[in-house]
Amino acid sequence: MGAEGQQSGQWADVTPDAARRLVTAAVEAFAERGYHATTTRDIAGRAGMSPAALYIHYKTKEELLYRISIVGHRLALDILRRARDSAGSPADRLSEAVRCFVRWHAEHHTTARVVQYELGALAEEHYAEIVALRRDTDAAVRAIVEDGVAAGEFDTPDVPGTTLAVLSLCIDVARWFNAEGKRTPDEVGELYADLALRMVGYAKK
Amino acid sequence: MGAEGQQSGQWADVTPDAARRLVTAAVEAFAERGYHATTTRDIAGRAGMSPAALYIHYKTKEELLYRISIVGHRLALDILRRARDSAGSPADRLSEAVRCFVRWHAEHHTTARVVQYELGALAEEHYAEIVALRRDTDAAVRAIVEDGVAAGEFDTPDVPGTTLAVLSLCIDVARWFNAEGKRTPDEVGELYADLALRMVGYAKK
DNA sequence: CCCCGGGGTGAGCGGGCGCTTAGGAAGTCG
DNA sequence: CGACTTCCTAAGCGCCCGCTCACCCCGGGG
Repeated sequence: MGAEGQQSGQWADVTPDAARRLVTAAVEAFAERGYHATTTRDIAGRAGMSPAALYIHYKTKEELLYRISIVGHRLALDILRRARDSAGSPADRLSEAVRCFVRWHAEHHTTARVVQYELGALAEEHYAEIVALRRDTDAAVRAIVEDGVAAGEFDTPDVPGTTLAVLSLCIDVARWFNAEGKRTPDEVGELYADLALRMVGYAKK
Repeated sequence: MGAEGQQSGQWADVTPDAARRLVTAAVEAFAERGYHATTTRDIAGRAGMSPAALYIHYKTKEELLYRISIVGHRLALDILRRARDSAGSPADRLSEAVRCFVRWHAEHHTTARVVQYELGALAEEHYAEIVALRRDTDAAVRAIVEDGVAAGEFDTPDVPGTTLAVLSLCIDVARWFNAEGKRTPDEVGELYADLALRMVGYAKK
């Protein structure tokens, strides 16, 4: 059940091999049961190692969560920034941003679940670092919406509120998306891109 | 910081007094740290009692979560059903449903957080019961959207998908809403009611 | 007056937790 | 070959968890 294909692609640059196996095992376990309900013995077991092996590669269980969180947030931020800086009208860029962001949350919903819902378990200092990344995420989307309003393409009375809502909608995909369900990540991305345009009051031609 | 005013209103019919204090203490603790990170000693302490007192009123810590979950889900379902069955056009009813549902998630965001994000910690049988309630929740909103489409008031290509998205948007309010933030529950409800109408393609007159 | 039962406590049980430590197998280089 | 490094394990420490049990306090009925 664990195997999820391209899942491992995100962690390709984690070395050595044992450290990568541990981080992917941790993602699966945290996503399934939550950080606090996951034991270090469980993570090590999934990675095919003894409990003590975890501490050769990571100082604490929390460090594993932190690494996962950082990588995931940076990836998500990259996706949104790439869309923000792409060519095309604000509508094109918002549509692209939501489509890719949602597709990532659906495809990698195990990673995304950990990234979006286990923040509270981070140590104070690590949490602060993550919060900064999340502010950048918000800023990237807001920039697109503001562009659309300035260009007269969007009719958005409350830009910060609507930005928050669009992001919230996308993030929540990680909570409900089920790989065995009837919707593919591409389909959800397409649907959500359309919904986001509706939310910002984009008038179709 | 714990005091949240009308918070306790939801638990008014829990007796005796000690059982009510325990359930409200559990809501606060679960919302703050999550079910698994909360100890029975913490719950009892917040309620001003010894750890053993908890077990006079509840068989296990999980039973507390289950009670909270049931009460919260029934309340949420009532809110949506009342809106579904109210007088007015589908647009009025969807707007009312989202406004009230969101307001509840914002006002009682501690309860809502537990209700929406700690499901996974429930025992198998309790989980199944809750899932049934959640299906009813979805059905209530979908009924309104279908009415709007049938009446030609909404332009909604994907009714189940859009229903899911509207509910997902509302539920996620419990995750990000902060009582110290700058938006009141009423304001968020108003904004979200408008966004939901946009999502279903309601043409303003 | 005593007794009784429901709400409460202090002490503590068995167990699983995060993490550590002493040491061993396998490769590599002089 | 022996010394060193890298990666790993078996065993287990100290702690705190969910939960239990023997006992206590106190208001009300005979």
